[in-house]
Amino acid sequence: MKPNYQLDVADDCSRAVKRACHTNPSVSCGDCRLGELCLPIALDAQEISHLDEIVKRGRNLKKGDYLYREGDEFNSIYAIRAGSFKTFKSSWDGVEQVTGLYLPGEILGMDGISNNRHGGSAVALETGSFCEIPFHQLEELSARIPSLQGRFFRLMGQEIVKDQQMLTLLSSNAAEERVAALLLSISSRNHRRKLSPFNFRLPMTRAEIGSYLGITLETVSRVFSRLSKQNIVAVDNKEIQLLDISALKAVAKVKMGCS
Amino acid sequence: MKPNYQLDVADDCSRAVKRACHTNPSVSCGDCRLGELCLPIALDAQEISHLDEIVKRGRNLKKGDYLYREGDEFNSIYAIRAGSFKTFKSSWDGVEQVTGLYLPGEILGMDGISNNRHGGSAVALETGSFCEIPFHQLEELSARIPSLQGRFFRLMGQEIVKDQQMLTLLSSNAAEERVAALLLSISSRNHRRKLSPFNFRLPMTRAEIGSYLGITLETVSRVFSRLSKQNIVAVDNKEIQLLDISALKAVAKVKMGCS
DNA sequence: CGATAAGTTGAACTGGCTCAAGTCATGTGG
DNA sequence: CCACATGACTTGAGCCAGTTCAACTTATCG
Repeated sequence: MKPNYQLDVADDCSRAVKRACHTNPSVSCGDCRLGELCLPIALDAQEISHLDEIVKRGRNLKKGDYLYREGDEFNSIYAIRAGSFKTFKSSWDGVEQVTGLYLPGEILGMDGISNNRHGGSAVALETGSFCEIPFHQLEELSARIPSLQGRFFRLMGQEIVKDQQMLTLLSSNAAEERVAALLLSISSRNHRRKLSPFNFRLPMTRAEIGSYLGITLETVSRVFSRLSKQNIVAVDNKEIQLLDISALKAVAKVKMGCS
Repeated sequence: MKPNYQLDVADDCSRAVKRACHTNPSVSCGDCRLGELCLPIALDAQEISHLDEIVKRGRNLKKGDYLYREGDEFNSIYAIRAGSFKTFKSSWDGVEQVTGLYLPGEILGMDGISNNRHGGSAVALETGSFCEIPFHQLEELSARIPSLQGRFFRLMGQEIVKDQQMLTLLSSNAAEERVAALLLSISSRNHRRKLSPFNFRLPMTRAEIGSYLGITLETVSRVFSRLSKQNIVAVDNKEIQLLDISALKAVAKVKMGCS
């Protein structure tokens, strides 16, 4: 019924030959398998060891735990080690609006940089762990290590293009496009992590997906049903199988790129 | 009929006592009235003079001219001096999707940082001018001037929160909310520039506004008509008057903040 | 095992879209 | 400088994708 969720992380680790398992809380940036997705890209060994010194490694969280809350003072950004997280804002009437989905290797919390206050909340969607990177120390280090500065500029730039892709996705209506684009996005992000791009578990509920994509949970459900009926995907609750990627890309009109 | 458009810039300049008019092409960052909105905030006199050295000042553009095109190599970011600009992407089928509206003092082009390639195009919506800031030189300078690095991190962070606000706006449907939020956003940005927050000229056509807000141009027009009928705004083509800000905020459900 | 949350499916409703016809503004060439 | 052409805007009417409300089934977890 849910064959590869438990495997997800374990599988990941068993294949790690040179690099240590990123779920081992004591692994340093230089050894972490996620290093190639995360901050350290483009740093040399010595630079990484400087980075290592400021990173607070391997705190664990369970489903529903907050990384930070809307309005909290901004101190750190967070690199996801394992599990998945959503970011959201609570609007005036208390309705929660999902603004992002983050997977291992991705970086969270940059919404606090401009005002020293987080613009939204971040919570774990399942058991997971993360590294905390104190921003002020990162700033100081960046001033001394140009390649780190450059890397972080590029990381923030990535967040900007990601948000803008999402913007165009939400503007050009069509529920099916949005759902298809989300599936393709998760698929390619899994691929980057050396996991199957064809089978994965959705970390969000239908309601969360709907909130993220600007449609109702019922519509999400109906779209899944329709895509199943066309044999484009197989849906077993949160377990997803992509059966016909190119058909799915056609539905998505290839938005939300493959990055 | 259009009393304050021509005044817009002139008025701006006539009030400038200590700071020189930003429409004067030779004005340096230290003297520019827009400095307090633009990059130089938080820099001291000497730091500003370093910045001045790398800024290519005061090029002019007329309506429809491109600042850069989607796919162009990324070299610089651009600070708007006068006029207004839109950013957009052309989707697979050639339909143009507006992703941003930029006014004087604001900074454009950060969508290119992550891939060294612009993710969208930017064109002038009216006659205007800008400063070009070569990014590589800015990076080098940032490594030497911590307050400039910090300033630029914060600027990028601002772009992120702005995009995310837009995201939540587009998810929570309701055409009236979107239009109201846009009007309030322009209003507060004008206020920051010491222009009237109550009277302004919309720089975009109905079609562009619609594309930006994810609704059709007809719907934009109808919303304007409805808001006029309720005496919340007065609309004379592109000339807008906000008659009842608090009513407008109620319609917008106060999204897209006042920043 | 039972309670509560998550997901599916149906039916009626509706906000915004599409298509269409018209007015108004802008600017270009005679 | 006017006339006309083109693009921008408005308004109406019908339609449809997605919403809402509701009833039901299926998972999850103490």
